[in-house]
This record gives sequence, C-alpha cells and structure tokens, in this order.
Amino acid sequence: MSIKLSTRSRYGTRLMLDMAQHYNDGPIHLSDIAKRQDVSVKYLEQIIIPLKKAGYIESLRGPKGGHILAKPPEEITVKDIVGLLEEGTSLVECCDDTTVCKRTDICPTRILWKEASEAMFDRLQTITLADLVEKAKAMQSK
Amino acid sequence: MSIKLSTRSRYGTRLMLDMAQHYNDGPIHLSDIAKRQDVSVKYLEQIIIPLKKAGYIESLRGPKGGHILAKPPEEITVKDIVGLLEEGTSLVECCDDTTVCKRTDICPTRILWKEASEAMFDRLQTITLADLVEKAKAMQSK
DNA sequence: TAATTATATATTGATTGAATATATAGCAAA
DNA sequence: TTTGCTATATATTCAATCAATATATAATTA
Repeated sequence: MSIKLSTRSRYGTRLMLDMAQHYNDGPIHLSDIAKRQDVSVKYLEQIIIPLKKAGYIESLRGPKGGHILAKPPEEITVKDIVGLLEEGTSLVECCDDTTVCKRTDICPTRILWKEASEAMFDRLQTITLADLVEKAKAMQSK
Repeated sequence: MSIKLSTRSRYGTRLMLDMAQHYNDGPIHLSDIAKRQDVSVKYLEQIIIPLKKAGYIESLRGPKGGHILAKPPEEITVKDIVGLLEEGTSLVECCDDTTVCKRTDICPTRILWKEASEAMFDRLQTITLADLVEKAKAMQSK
C-alpha cells in the first residue's frame, strides 16, 4: 500500500558502493560483499547479472576470480544503477508507453507522474559512487 | 520488478481532479465519477475513505447526497493526495523510521533515498488541483 | 415508507517481491 | 591433468500485496 524502492535496487546500490570502496583491490568475491553488506550471496548473484550486462561490472571465474568495476566510481551515478534495476525511470507505465492507456491524450495527470519521475531521477543522477564513498568515509570518522 | 505508483494514488488523484472540475456543482455521485474516469465504483469507494478522514472531502447520504471537496482546489496539492494514499512520502522505510535497520548509522545510501523521496514529493507539492483543472481545460481546447 | 445514496466488512484472484535450491561452466594453480 | 575455487544459469518456493468485487448495513430525503 505504499510506493517503495525494491530491495533489488537498494541492495544493488550497496553492492556497487561496496565495490567502489574496494576499487583497485583486484577481483572481489560476492561472498565478501554479502558478508559486509549482510545480504545473501544468492540474491546478490541475481542482482549482479543486469549490472554486468550493462557493462558496469566485469567478472573472472576460478581461483583469484571475482568481480571488478568496469568504470571508475566517478563515472557511475545512482540513476544508472536504480534506473537499470528498477527497469526504467518512470513511476507510471503511461509515461513511456503512450499506448497502454486510451486516455493519454486527455489525461492531465500523466504529465504529473512524468514530472515526479524526472524530479526523482534527476536528483539521483547528480550523485556518483565516488560521492557515496566520500560520504561513507565521513560517516565513519565520526 | 519496477517501482510504480499504485492505482490507488493515481485513481485517487483523478477522483480529486474530477471533483475539482465539478466544484460548486453540489454533491457529486461516485457513480458519475466512476463513469467519467472509467474506474469501478467499488474501488473508488475504498479510495475515498482516507480522503474523507483526512478532511479533503465531505459526504452526504440519501437522495441528493454525494461528495464535495471540503477545501477549494487551490488549497489541495498532489503531494497531499499521493502522500496520503501511498501512506507516507518516503520511498524506503528507513527514511522515516530509523529503528528498522541496524545499519542506519553507517549507511550512506539511506540519505540518498531520503533525498530522492524529497525531490519527488517537493515537485508534487508545487502542483494544486486548480493547476490540474487549468491544464485539463488547455488540453481539451486543442 | 420507499427510493436513493453512502458506509462497512469480508473475500477473491492474480501478480510480484524476495529469497533459496540445485545444478553447470570456466579458470588457475598444484 | 586434476582439484578446488569461483562465477553462471535455471527453476522453484513462500509470502505479501495489489486490484478489484461481493454482500451486507446505515442514513437521508421526498
């Protein structure tokens, strides 16, 4: 009964943040991230798939294997991550696809939802993984 | 698999817009709104309850009965409606309630979700029912 | 008192979210 | 070359929630 961000995109963001925090440490195991973030490995395995497909992560199998960020943390925004894992940046279907509703032409609320979606994702676009790493450091030194 | 506004808050907004469009027409039947908005009466009956409790609508039973906006359309924002029907203005539980997650103190993403929620609802707060009525008029005269 | 309208409660069916389980595939070092 | 390590792929489960309907009851006016 209330609009909520899925654990998928929240865990996904924490997954990416964790990797950003260990950027340059070589391939990282999902099991380590799972421990640090207190999330199940199996679930992270699911979440990481689209992140790999989208080119944000590269992986290596076998011993000494693991996952690495494919881009520097400065070049990945939270919008990238959330937009990917939530499958789109619109809070209502009719924002993107004008064919789902026959009222599209008359409906004044459609534009409303579009603006709300944009306000949200515009904000998320201004924040990179590097920003989050900084913020995390600041929080820990307190 | 994607964050979406519920039909509850979308229909609720259309319900309120419809009432704003017939402001000063006396008590309005839900059945008329249902027809105009192409939504089931039964469902609207559910949605209207919290709107009444919150004081946005007053109702009269019996013949000549119906529902009336308790405030002028200028004084009701979309944030009021959506915030009410979605039960809160935060996209993640931990935004409001700091006890739901033990990581609250360390978690840099929490602030993130808070900002995203605010960005969205701040935008919705700038739009009143009167604005939507105007927009609807403009769309129809095209 | 009869017709009309709103209110209250319960129930349904389908969908989705969140997570787990079980296998398979590929790589590196011994 | 084989053993162990790690990632990948697919399927399945369980519970929660969304969206909607059904069936009553209560109040008001003509």
